[in-house]
Amino acid sequence: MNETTELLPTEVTSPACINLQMMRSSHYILKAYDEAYRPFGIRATQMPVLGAVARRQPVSIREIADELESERSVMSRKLQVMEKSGWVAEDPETSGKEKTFVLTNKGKALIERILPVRMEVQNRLMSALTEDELNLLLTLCNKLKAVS
Amino acid sequence: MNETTELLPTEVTSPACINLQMMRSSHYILKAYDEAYRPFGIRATQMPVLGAVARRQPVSIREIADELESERSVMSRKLQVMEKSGWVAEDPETSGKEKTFVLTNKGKALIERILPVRMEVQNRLMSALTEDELNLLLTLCNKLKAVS
DNA sequence: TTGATTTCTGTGTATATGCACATATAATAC
DNA sequence: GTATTATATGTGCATATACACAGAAATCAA
Repeated sequence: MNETTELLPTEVTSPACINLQMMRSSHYILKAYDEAYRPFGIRATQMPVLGAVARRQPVSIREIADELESERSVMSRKLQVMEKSGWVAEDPETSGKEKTFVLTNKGKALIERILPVRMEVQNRLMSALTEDELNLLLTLCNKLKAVS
Repeated sequence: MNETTELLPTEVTSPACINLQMMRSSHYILKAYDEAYRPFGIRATQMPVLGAVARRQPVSIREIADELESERSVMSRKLQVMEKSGWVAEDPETSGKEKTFVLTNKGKALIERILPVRMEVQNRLMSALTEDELNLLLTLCNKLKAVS
């Protein structure tokens, strides 16, 4: 152990850091969904967007970004990609400064086909936790968000 | 509420989904560190790498990737960026198929300057949780990782 | 109505992430 | 010792993420 190592508190340098652990868990969760979704050609990060469009169509980029708490320009480009994939489309009715999107038939079909797969992964993950643990985890996540 | 909406279970479409919540919390935590680190020119995702190099130098790309549980080629490119920033350097002693990195004086100086800032953020985040909650959160993260 | 401000979006740039493929080196089998 | 296999890295490509800047459209104030 050298001088610099001694300068570094355990939390910075070791896998024990709670922040690293949270990010790592999220990372693996995302990976689990990504693997399950691969045959469908959609990424795990795109599914919430597809759901948001399905529920709120026609919906603007801004609205989706706000609902999913993501950055606007990121959402703008994600929707471009998803439009290329044919799951969403620009609402022809759109006018003015807003650009709104709607779900396509292809997007709707994807949702119907992918839902069982999604539930499988969801159930597998949730089976690791009791009902109480689930609620607690949610609470702790929110507490951390509140001070971030 | 249209047909497609009815097809979508709450967990897919609403912010109540535990997976989404975890990723969101991680996202905000990362953002908190990123903002605090901005004056130093380093990103939050680079700090664990800097720490790993500091603790294990000289260390190969593979070793760092394994320790931080990240993808090898990603780590390869991160180290290229961090080398350009001058915080790490290729170990001149390296030979053979491995490429190893060491901490530079600039990297060491950065660690010393940034540690207090890191602790501030860390303390702020941790102040949201009790000791028990902290341990529990860690446990739950590991349980989720185990089934991912 | 006109000018200032706010709102919505696009784009440039840099980094991050993941996967597939290619290459080089080391280790192992025979 | 040579052929095979395993290991370490690089690179191409697509997407994701974040921030800064720019332009267009709507809103508001005077």
